[in-house]
Amino acid sequence: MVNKKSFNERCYEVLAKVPRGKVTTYKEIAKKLNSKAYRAVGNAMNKNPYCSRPRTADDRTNYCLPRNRSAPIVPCHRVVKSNGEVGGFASGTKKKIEMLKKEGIEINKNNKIDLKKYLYKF
DNA sequence: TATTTGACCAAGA
DNA sequence: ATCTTGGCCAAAT
Repeated sequence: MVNKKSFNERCYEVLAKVPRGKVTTYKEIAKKLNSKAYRAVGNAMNKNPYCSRPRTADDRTNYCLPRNRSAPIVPCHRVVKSNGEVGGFASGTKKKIEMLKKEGIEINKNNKIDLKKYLYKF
């Protein structure tokens, strides 16, 4: 079998490459996977087990997470909408905005991010 | 197997 | 700049 990984897992792998201070979009991730499933990318983020620390023992087993990890493994707060709006977040959009600001990403008066400036190119 | 559910997108009004 | 509409597609139900 060439591709054992689920769509969701592939999303996480792609996202893990986005560095601090940059963002990507749901659509960009889908594109990277040769897919148009941008909505499905959002679903994947909503569930993702990598966001902070593993929630369960199964998370470690299934995804081979390191033991003493407290920093985010996959930066799911760096995924925004294609039109520059911040988009959703499991623990609240507000939280997401705070995290982004902490990384130096500006949010303009229309609650948007300048993608020309901050979008990470794969 | 079939339907529903989204952290979405793009074009139009 | 806002809002609506139809479309998209993997996963969950």
